[in-house]
Amino acid sequence: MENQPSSLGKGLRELRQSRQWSLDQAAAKSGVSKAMLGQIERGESSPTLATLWKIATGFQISFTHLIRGCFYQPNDLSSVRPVNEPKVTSGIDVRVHFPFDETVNFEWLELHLAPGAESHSEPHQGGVTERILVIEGILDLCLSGQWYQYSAGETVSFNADQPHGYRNSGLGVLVFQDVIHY
Amino acid sequence: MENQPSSLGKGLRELRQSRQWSLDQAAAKSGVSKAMLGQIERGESSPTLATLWKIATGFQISFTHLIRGCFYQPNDLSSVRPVNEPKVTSGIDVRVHFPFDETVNFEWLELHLAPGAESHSEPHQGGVTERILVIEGILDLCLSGQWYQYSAGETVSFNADQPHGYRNSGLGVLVFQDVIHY
DNA sequence: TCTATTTGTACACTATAACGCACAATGCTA
DNA sequence: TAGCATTGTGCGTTATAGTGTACAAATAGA
Repeated sequence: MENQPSSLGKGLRELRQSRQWSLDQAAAKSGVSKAMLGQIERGESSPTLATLWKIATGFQISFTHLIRGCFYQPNDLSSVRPVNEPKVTSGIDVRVHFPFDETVNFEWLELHLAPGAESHSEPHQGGVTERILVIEGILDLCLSGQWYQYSAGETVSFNADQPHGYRNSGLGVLVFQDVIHY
Repeated sequence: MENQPSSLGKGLRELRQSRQWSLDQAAAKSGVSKAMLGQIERGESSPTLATLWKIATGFQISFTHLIRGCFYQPNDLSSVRPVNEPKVTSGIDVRVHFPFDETVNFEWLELHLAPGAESHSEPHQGGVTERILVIEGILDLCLSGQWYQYSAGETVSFNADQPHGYRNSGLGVLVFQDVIHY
């Protein structure tokens, strides 16, 4: 039971907990026994493809994201790329569509901020740029202390080697795509 | 042994044959027995994640694409400017969120395909890669003559220096984000 | 043609996934 | 506090993944 993506168990547990599901509830939703789900989360067993499929459909997430364990907190991104992750408050969900890739030097994230949620990031290292497309809601973007506002369908790019932050001051959820180039 | 991606076995056999590897050779490369590889190809067994990982590393392909039966060779990346844009037919709307930028070597497009719309692209020059996030609808993606299907929320990356095309065979509009790196 | 080698499949055996169930620990309520 | 429900883990059992091996069929070479 070695040589497999190490993110599965950890990511699955975090996903389940983010939903506030017990193992029992997750078992009911996925059709996989809670004992097996527990084994997977603890890395004690390597699930078959059929079992993985059940889990992905039960949690209603894409198969790819299940394997990548993408539903994890931004403070877990430090193993993938440079330091200085956004300070996270509750109400923020980060999905990694494409993790950092040395061949292209960028990663592609999707962020969901609940109303009132706010996240600030220390400056990235020099030369890092972000390109954002707002999908839904109103994005308040803070660059070096100055706030700007963007609506769904609007884009913005900025140098990320400055203090920056995101905030959802609207009434609904804020969703945006964020391609970060290093 | 149901409820799993049906493309695995077929795709694995085709990949192996495209390499002109016997089961024996594939077994030696991957560390998975030839009997098991045969079972997988014939759909008689649902491999564990560890076994899938062995296969992916032995064949030197992306894990995700092993599952999807979507195979491409990571060719040499050479930095060449974009030349060929997709051949556009009616029913297709291309929005450029971020045009090509030499500092990051990619562009970010958003494509809308009406039901029935189809678009084919000549191979880009060597080394061009595309990363796609399906926002809405069902994306049929054609790579070197083989069609694959992706739902909203799913992602796919592929080498664009091969003939490729997009099609919306669904009933509603298809929307996807396309980051093309040169 | 014949012989040797290779190939993919079937089968018996071993290892482990996946399950149901029991239970200790925890949390909640009266 | 006691009693009950929930939760996650461990364990024994069942099912199946994964293996090594034999073998028929196919292929390669003389």
